[in-house]
Amino acid sequence: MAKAKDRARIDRYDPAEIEPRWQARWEADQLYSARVDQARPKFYFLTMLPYTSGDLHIGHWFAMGPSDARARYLRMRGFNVTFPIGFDAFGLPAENAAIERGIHPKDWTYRNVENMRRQLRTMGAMWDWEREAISADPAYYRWTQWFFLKMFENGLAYKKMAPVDWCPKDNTTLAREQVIGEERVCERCKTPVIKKDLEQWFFRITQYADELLRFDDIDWPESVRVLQTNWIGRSQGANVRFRTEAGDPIEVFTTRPDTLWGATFMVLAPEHPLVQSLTTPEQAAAVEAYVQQTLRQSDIQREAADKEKTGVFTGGYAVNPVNEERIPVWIADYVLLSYGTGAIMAVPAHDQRDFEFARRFGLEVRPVIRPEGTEALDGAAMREAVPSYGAMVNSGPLSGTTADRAVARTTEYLEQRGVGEAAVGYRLRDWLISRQRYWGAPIPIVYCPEHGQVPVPEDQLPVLLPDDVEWRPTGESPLKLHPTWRHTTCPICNKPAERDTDTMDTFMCSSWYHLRYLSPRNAEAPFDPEEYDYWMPVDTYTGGIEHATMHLIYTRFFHKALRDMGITEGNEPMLQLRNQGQILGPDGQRMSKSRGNVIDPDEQVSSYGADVVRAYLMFGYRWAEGGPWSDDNIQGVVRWLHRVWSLALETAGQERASDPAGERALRRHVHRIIRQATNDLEAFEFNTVISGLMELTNALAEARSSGLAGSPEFRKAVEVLLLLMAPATPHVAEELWARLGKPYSIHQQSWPTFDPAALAEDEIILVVQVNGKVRDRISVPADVDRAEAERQALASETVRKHLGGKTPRQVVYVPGKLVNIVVSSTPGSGA
RNA sequence: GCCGAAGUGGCGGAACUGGCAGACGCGCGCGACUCAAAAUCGCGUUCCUUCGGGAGUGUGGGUUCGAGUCCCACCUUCGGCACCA
Repeated sequence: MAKAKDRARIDRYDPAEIEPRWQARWEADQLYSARVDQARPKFYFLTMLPYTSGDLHIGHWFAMGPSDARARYLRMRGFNVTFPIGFDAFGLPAENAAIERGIHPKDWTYRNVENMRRQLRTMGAMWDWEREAISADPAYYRWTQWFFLKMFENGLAYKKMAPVDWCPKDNTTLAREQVIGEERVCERCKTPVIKKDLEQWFFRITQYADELLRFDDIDWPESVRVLQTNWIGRSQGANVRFRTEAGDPIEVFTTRPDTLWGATFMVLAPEHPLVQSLTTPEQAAAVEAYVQQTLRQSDIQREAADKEKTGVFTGGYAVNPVNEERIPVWIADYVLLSYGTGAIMAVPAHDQRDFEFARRFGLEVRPVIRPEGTEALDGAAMREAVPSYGAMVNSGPLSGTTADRAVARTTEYLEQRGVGEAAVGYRLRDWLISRQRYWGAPIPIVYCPEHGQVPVPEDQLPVLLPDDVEWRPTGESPLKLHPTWRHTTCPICNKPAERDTDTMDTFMCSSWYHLRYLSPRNAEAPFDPEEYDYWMPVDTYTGGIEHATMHLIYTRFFHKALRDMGITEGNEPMLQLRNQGQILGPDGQRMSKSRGNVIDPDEQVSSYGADVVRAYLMFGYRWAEGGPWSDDNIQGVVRWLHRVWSLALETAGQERASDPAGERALRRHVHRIIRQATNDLEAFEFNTVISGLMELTNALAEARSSGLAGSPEFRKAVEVLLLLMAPATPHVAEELWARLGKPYSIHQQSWPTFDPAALAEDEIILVVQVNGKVRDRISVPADVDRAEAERQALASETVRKHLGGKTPRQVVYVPGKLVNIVVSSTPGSGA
């Protein structure tokens, strides 16, 4: 009695028992530790490192579980695969959480790291924990600072004034997420937020803009390449130097130099340095009020093309260098200081935004382009701008220039007269890396009254973040407030000097973490060159599409800049990129603690086991799409694994004489699924990997009920099923593999290969259509020829009925697929 | 607003280069097993139907022998927009 009960317990699929056991065994055996091995082909599989926000949510599993499955698959294919993990640990949320809970950001962060490590281990992923790196460790950020110094040494880091969102009451910089609503108020005190100029560090990413537009060497999704291309926003045109009546130059960038004679006014960004000198006393109050109003808006609000145009006349005038015409200068929020030169020549006849502005304020609309085949435009009567190219008219000496030469000829004309030249403009701005915050890597620069900006010598790195700091909001940068920290001596003259009290953007940490994974404990260098030579570049990189324009541009820039310094090799850090979508909360909204819709993977794992959760996330969603969390379908995966469990174990001891026809059919099925699983894993189509495995399971169940269990082909099929399952459901596959007496470990076996010969069929089904509608299906020999296929199709009873005695006008034959008999030119009327 | 992606049964989703729409699951219905229930197993399940068939992949057009797939216009949802990461 006790014995039977015992066996019943053991024989039931019990993930809670088998999963921790195998995880411990794999770790003890260092099964997934990947070391440099010149004899084997390497594969660097990287998945975006998680932020130490506290708890993993199910979205992390969605990102990492399928990635792990694919990394495991590649390992079975014979690659020496490294699949490292680490933590992005600096950043604003640590400070926010610290303020809310009165806990130090460092303690909060490292407590979270502990918890996340524990959670990650339950996934049974093949992480190589020896490569773990945490960006907030001094041993890590030492090298983040070192890279800053390299950028500085190589002229890629510089300081300039730039606006930040600023709360005038708290006297502090605000992040975008701390500015609330259309009204743009401070999240803490609800005070209206303004822009404030601070001197900040930038990296010259624009120097690499053209190279960043080239994607020849990399297999990245089209959507990401397009997003990056648009983000960089290269446009070709000309710089034109207008001047104020006082003689100050106002440079503008335009993509349409050919419309220069149509400039009837100029618009400056309200923050433009010349606004003050241009403004006349009568306009001063209106201009000042408008500037203040603009400072309260975000760039997105300012650029929105659908809102009503606003602006104010400065009272000043500029002179158009090609015709010496005096035109009024306005300010308007739709001109941004951060794009181009912060000033535009307005050509309302040929630019829609300028047109709307001109109509709103009664400014002249003067057409200077006549598109081919159209009447001459009448500025007063126009209802919208005409942005097309055309022959130049009303353009002084250049009138009559044809569309194909207009831009080039105007540019030459500008160059000859020394008032402009061909130029390329980018939407991309240099990368602002200064943050007025505590929880980040300090910028390793010292300000000496005598020597100015002095880099901290490399042997003095890291510049440690002090622990004893007031990180609550006080109105000042926390490091500035520390009694002693910023006081130091100049590395050159040894006289008193001050440290930079800003820290670096966390995107800086994540721009090179893939290099630190190579040798996380190296104290001599950011990474070990031998490891670099073997592992880099990253072969597959997975992560969310939301990183398309920031992290994924920054890390490419970083790599290219380091390449030019001789630190890295090759043009790109990551060869293949694939993006997964997001798992939303059950309410269809993005998961967040404040919404209370976060799905905790721990609960799912304790209810169902890691294998079920992994397989369910692969099966239930399109990986590239994601979607709202729901566990409605998870029972299907639970049932599937139970079925595999009993199928494998109940048939284990059986022996049976062969049944050639049944076995051939089973073998055909097995090889079809091998092909499908292989192709789908290659293509990151994880849902059909699992559905294929379910189909194979169903085929095995059917084979068992038709008495095939125990036959050689059946046993082979069970083995193949387990091998194909190993990447997705590593624990149950390992357990059943062991119970079938196979050698440890299933994860060290080769991936099954597919035999095309096994798929050959004698008979195929041809679809027969009449006028494109399916009317019958006929079984024909696989090698049937056209004449025979048509003959059999026309012989079909239902087909004859639908032909209604008419003679076929056309017969379309697609070998192996269908015969379509067309009797009428009007679709459907033949029926 | 701009850039990008996606819209297919009651639900998640499948459909290689234009060729059987709805694979695989969930849910639901019926049946078997059971005293009963759960679990499990089997069968069915896009909608309408006068049982001949007809309609059907966000909406409206178009190309084609044939369109979920290609083209044009539109609608809705999601992601990003430079200090969340």
